[in-house]
Amino acid sequence: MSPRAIRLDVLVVLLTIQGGALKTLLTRADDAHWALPSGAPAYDEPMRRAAERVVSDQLGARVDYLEQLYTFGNIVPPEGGQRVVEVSYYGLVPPELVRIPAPDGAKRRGARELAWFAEPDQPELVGDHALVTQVARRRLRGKLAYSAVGFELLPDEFTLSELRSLYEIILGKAIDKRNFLRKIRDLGIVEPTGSTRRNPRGRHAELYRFRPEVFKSIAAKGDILAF
Amino acid sequence: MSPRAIRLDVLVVLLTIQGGALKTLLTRADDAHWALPSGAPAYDEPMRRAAERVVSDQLGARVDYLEQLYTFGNIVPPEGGQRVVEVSYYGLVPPELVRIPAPDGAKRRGARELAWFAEPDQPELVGDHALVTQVARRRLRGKLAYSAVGFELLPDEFTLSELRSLYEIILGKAIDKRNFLRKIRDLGIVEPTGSTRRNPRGRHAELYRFRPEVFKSIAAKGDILAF
DNA sequence: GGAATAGTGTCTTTCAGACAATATGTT
DNA sequence: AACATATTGTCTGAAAGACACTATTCC
Repeated sequence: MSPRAIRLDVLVVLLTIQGGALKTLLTRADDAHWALPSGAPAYDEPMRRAAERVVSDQLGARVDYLEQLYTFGNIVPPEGGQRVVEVSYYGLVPPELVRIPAPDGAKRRGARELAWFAEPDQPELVGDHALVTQVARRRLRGKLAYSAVGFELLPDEFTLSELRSLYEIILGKAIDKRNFLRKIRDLGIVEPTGSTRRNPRGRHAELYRFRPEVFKSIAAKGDILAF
Repeated sequence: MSPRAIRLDVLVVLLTIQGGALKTLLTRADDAHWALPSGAPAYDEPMRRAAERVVSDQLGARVDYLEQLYTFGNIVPPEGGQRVVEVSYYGLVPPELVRIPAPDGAKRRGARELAWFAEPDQPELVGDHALVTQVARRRLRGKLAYSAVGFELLPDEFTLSELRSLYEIILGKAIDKRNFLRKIRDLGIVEPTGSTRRNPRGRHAELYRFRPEVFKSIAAKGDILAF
């Protein structure tokens, strides 16, 4: 291969909420390192589709929310190495897809070990992957205030406690219950489904669903979900 | 060249304020089309540096603000074409650098015709470049509320009318003078230089300069420059 | 004096923040 | 009854929005 050849690679940072923490999906690279799921786009395959394929190969499921994050164009050392262009995407998956290993294990190509890691427990990552996960978490935090990304991390039906907990986890601070509910209700972006979630200990919680139309109609007004 | 070869290209969307409009720098591609300034990174050259080089080749000056925008990975038709990975950047230039052609014309490589275009006057662009300029304008509008990008489009010393006009142009709506000034002053992010700008007709205006330190100390608080 | 641009203050409404008690379900 | 979780309302301070007149300079 000529020294000027370029390798194109797609990286995916999958994020989910699990056990009260925001976690990232990693695959084992070697004894000491883990890595973000990645893959090379097939000939003629759009990069976004390659990212979707990486996700479904690993999780055995499709991801609803997937967005391009940043492109890194490092030259592999030593000098004279190949240039690797890494186009990173980040995706959000609701808790029901978090089962690891993937349900249909046979689908996974390159069957390496897979696990979800919270930030403080994260092992050492190869290359610049640690940086990429930082950028993804920052981006999610930033979008929380002016977009509906938060709802992508919840199942279709959720309780308002779950919603608030999600904001607390991602923003890393406590939010007053009453002020949070007032704002969500005043905005009208959720509606009750009528059913409740049984609670093993304590009062049952009303279930709600997100109303994308309402959100869209008011989304232009800046940080409507700022807490 | 093998059909699987990848071509890497860096695109730059340069934006400036001129004549009461937000304008984009374009170069003539052929009789009917214009294009964004672009270039291929040299062997071993980081992509960002390639973007800076594209700017200085065209403008004969360095740009202070340059940020990666989005990466497009289209396959050139017809089928079987080469994949072109276009990494786009957007840059903001203050009005004193807007002179076209560049002061030292000799520096420009590939001496094609250059011009600044406001959105409504924009000619037809090659490939997906029209989309890229849209994304850049949207990004700028989005960042206006929570970052100091606005000041990158002004000279070091500016009047508060110029600052307000800039926000009005980019946001596309009128802003009340008094409310605008109250907010800017209360934030303390500008300081008077002591001198004034002579006005050919009408009262002279006080000149101000931006205070980055003050901005940084309050920047975490969300949309502090929302109007 | 007229025309052009710069600069200034108040009132009202809306939104954010602080704060605690009651209701419903399980064991 | 004890415990756990869900749900609800008020007060206060800060910021946003609406609104009109005076000041300076040039001709």
